[in-house]
Amino acid sequence: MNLIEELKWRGMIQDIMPGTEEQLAKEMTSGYIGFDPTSDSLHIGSLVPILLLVHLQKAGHKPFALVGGATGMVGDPSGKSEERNLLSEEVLAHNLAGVKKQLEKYLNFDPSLPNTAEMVNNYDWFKNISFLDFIRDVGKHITVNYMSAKDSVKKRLEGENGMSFTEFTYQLVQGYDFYWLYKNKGCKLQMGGSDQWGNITTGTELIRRKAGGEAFAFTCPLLTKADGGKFGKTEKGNVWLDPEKTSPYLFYQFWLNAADTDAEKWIKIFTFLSKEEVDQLLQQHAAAPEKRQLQKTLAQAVTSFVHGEEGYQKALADTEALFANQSAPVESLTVEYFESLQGVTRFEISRTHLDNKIDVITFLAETGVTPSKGDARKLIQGGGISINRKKVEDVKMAMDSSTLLQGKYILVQRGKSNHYLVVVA
RNA sequence: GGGCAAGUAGCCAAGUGGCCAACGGCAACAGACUGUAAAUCUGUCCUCUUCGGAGUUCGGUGGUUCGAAUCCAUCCUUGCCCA
Repeated sequence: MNLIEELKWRGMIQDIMPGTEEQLAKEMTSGYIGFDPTSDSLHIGSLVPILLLVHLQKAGHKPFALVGGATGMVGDPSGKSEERNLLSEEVLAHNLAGVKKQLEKYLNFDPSLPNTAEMVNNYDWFKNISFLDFIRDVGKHITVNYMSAKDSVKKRLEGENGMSFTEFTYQLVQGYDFYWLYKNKGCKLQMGGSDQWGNITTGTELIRRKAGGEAFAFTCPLLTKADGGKFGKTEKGNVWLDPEKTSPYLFYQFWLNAADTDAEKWIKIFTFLSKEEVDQLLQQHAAAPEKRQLQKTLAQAVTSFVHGEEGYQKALADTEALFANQSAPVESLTVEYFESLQGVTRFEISRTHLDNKIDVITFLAETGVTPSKGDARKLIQGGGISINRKKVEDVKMAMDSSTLLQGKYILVQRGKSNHYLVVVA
């Protein structure tokens, strides 16, 4: 299977420019993907483009990871119905550093490789271009008619919010990236999410008109969830790649909780399992879906890819500790058990507080498990709170030191799968 | 600069003087069912609450009125059209 066949099978190709497959078969090809520094960490939505680069490199081609120091200053209108706020330069610099650091983890930057990965920042070539240079050298090659025909622009022109000149220009800026990389790095391929198709084709167009060259591209479909929700969001917000922002445990849980239909797609996209292995897994899953072997394999693969084997082992240990022995008497839990719960959110409470007796509602609000007393009450009334694995039935339930396990811990559950550990400070 | 239209809770979107903390939908959270799924049904969903209530909202500011998201003035923002 060649790279394109492979990616097609994995469901990772949405649009592809004619001739791309031939180009990849012909020679070692350099390809790039841009990453926006909209935050100081990438989230799992960016994992797909990262994986495209990894696949590219595995297939013997040379990946470029571009961080958008320049494009980040403009703001990509693709998929946005409203004008975006500009990021300040400090925030941008901070985000850039964070994103760069993460990208470095996933590609092979070993300089001895002929197809070693390279990181570039488009600010490096934009910082010295003046506005007049740009509109004379670049803008002249592309008509406004062409630019306006792009979906990202058309939608905004038809929509209610209009579009600033700045965002309108975005595709030219990104298009110039491709041109620059083509000229200076011999880069002939751009990849990205399907929302990038318009920006990408402006790039290939620019290469054709300005350099008389031919460049190629393909995009991957944007991920959605079976229930229509946004991919990569949980009640706690984005699922980040940064373990400080999303603990490996929660990261693992995200994948483990994937709906069947999602998991069937994601296993191909987010793991490197072969077609045979995937087929076998899908069969197993169809035969015994309650074992959730599919989700477990998915979660295992992605977690160890992102957080390493160690991160995965910790996440798995926590998961087993929290979910496997639900019926075990809480008194049997050891100090080691509590201390080993790495990924679980911890809260503190002072001992004097407990000694004076405290009702559950105050307890939940003060520790921070719930944002307010009203919320605590509502959750309890709805049957959503368990303490030390026992559902709280009475809103007025009192708590004191005798509630503590091992003289120090209180295990709190909100709902079925949100665990918190309250520790006496 | 002129004319027209619009700005309501995370999003979409009703409401056009009191019955409005504001219909409905989406998203979200919790419960039941289950496989820590999906689908479905139920509850919650501005903030705080001693669950009786209390407080702050409908672009901003002033005003009319016993009473305004709803009327008036003015300003801001956005779109469309004209110059």
